Amino acid sequence: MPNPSLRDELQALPPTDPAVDRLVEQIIGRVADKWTMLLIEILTETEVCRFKELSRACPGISQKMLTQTLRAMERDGLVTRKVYPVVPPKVEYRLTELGLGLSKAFCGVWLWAEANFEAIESARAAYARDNPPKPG
Amino acid sequence: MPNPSLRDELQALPPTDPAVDRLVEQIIGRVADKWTMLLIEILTETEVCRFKELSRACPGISQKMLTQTLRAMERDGLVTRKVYPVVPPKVEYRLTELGLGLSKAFCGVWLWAEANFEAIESARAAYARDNPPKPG
DNA sequence: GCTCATGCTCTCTTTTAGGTAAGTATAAAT
DNA sequence: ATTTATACTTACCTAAAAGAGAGCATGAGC
Repeated sequence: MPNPSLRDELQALPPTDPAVDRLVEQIIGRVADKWTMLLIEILTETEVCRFKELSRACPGISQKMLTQTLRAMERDGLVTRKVYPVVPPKVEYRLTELGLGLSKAFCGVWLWAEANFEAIESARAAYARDNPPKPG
Repeated sequence: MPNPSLRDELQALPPTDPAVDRLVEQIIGRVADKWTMLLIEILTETEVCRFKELSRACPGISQKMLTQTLRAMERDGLVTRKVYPVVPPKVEYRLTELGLGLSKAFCGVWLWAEANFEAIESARAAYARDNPPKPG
């Protein structure tokens, strides 16, 4: 067993009751989504952003998805939304402490992905080799 | 600024080239999904699991989703799939080193969720209070 | 010879996600 | 008077995801 510490660590956690478990799973389901992750990364790097900046920094996202994701993040207390009553509109987004905490927690996943994308690519190649796409 | 270290840390990372960035984003998009996360957690705790056990441990997942998610994980090199040629069928799943690495990386997010679910709940309550559901 | 068990696969249907495009408000610039 | 800019909101539509349920293979047990 090459890495026993993690398993031990997880099993040493307080015996979470099922209700909390379900809630935590739900939160992870909510938060572990592509755009949320990207926005958190952008906001971590840039600290404060207007809507258009986020849209530019997040290539491929539609206005609708951006609004939607930001709203969900605001609802969950991950970002604050500051509206200036000017014309044209100006709105600033920034991470809350909670959001920054998630960012920090997620940092490990980014680092993992950066460190291991080659391994994943070669695993995919191997899988494709061993499992021919369309067996006659 | 209460937590400058993370921003500094991120900005100190090697200037990743855009192609790698896109790949990493894609991997995160692929891997940051509810069922994958759950299965990784279960497999981290149980080490080796049959299909039915996973299905039982993962309440709410349909057979189809389970198969599908496991296949994707296998393709990405996160789990191994060992088939015993017996009747009725027996298949064992376990995490690879790569999968265990992701598990470890994701552990931070689980801990964050467990530590902060109350904050999220109250943020939601506050949001609901300040933004009435259906204004006349 | 019937049933059960497991780990799928296939089909069908419903649900959801997400894209596009248009509309809104209004002050400042042309 | 018209255009521009920003940050949305709404309506509509399509494609993808996910759920339900049946089918399959086959040896063991009754």
